[in-house]
Amino acid sequence: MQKGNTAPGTVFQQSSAGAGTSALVHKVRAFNRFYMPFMHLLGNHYLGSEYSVTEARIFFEIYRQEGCTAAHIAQTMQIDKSYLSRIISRHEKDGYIRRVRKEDDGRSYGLYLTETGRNRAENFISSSDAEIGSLLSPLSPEESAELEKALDTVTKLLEKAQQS
Amino acid sequence: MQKGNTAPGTVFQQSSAGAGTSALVHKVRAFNRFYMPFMHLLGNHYLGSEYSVTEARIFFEIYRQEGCTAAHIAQTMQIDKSYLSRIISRHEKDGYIRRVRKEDDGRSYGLYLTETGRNRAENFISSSDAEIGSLLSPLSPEESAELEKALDTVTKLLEKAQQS
DNA sequence: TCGTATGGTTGATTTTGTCAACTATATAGA
DNA sequence: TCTATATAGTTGACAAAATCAACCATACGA
Repeated sequence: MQKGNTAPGTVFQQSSAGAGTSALVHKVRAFNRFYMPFMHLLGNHYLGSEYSVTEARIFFEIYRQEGCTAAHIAQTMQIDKSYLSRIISRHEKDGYIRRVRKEDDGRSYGLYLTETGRNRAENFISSSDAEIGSLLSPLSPEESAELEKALDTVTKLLEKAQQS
Repeated sequence: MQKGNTAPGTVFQQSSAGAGTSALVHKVRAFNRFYMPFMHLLGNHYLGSEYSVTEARIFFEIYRQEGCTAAHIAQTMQIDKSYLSRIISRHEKDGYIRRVRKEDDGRSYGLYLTETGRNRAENFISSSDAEIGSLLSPLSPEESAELEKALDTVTKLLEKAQQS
C-alpha cells in the first residue's frame, strides 16, 4: 500500500443498525458479504495459479494498456513502487514481459507482454470465464437476462454517484 | 489458503470474447472490475486500520457467532489453522477475545469478544457504514430505491443459482 | 484399549509488502 | 548555464502475512 491510499473495508461486518444509518448502506454491506465469496473474490491467489492476486493484476494492467509505465501501474493499483519494481523484474526474468526505454523520457520504461505473457494472461481470462460461467450455469435464459439488467442498473447508478 | 480451496479470480482481466463465452459472463467480469475498486474492496488493510483484512474478518466472524471454534473459522474462511491460531493468540493477548474451553470437547475452545473487542468491531462497522454512505450520498431517494431493488435482484438470482 | 481422526499449537520457512536511501534523468527558474 | 527540485525506478534492510510439516492432547469408533 502507498500513502494516499484509502484502505478496503465494507465487507464482512455485521450490521450495527445505528439510528442514522440508512437501509441502503446496510443492504450494500450485506450484498458485499454475499457477493465476494460467491464470486471467489477473496484470498490471495489468483484462480488456482501460482500467482498472487497482485502479480496477476499487474499482468492484466499491462495486457490492457501495453506500453504503460511502472509509475502508472503503481498509481492505479496503489502499490509500493519498490515492490512493483521487483515483481516486474521477476516477470521479465521469467520471460513474460519486456521493458522498452522511453525515447522521450530516459527515466521510464514502456511495459509490454511477450507472446508467452499474453498467452498466460489469456489463459487466466479463459479460466475466469469458465469459473463464472459455471457459477451462473443454473440460471435460465430469462433469469440471465434479469441478472444482466440488474447489474447494468447497479453499474449505471454507481457510476453516476461517482461522477457527482 | 487451505487445500480444497477455490482461489479467487474473476476480476481485472479484459475480455477475451471467445466465441462460446456468453455475454452475461463478460458482463459479470466487467461488473466485478468496476465494483471492487469502487467499494474499496481491494488491498490488504481493513479500512484505515492497522489490521489486515484477514485479521478483521476473524473479528467479525466471532462477532456474528460468539462461541464459535477456531476450526469453524478456519473452515469458513479457508485459512490455515496454524496461521489462525497465531492471530487468535495475538487478539487474545491484546485483550480483544476470550477463549473458553468447551465442556463437551476438551480439544476446542469457544471464542468470544471481550467488551473491548466488541467495541473495536463496532467501530469498524461504523467506519464502513460511513464510507459506503459517503460513496452513495450523491444518489437521490429514487435512485437509492432503484439501487436497493437491483441489489436484491442480483442477490436473489445468485442465491438461486447457488442452490441449484 | 488400540487405531485413527480432530482441534489446536509450535518451529521453520517462504512469500508478500513496507520503508528509506539511492541513482539517473527531467524540468523549471535565476 | 547552473542550480534546485521533482520524478522513475532500483536496492537493501526489514516487517508482516502466509504456508508446511511435525507435534500434543483429546475424542471416538471398532
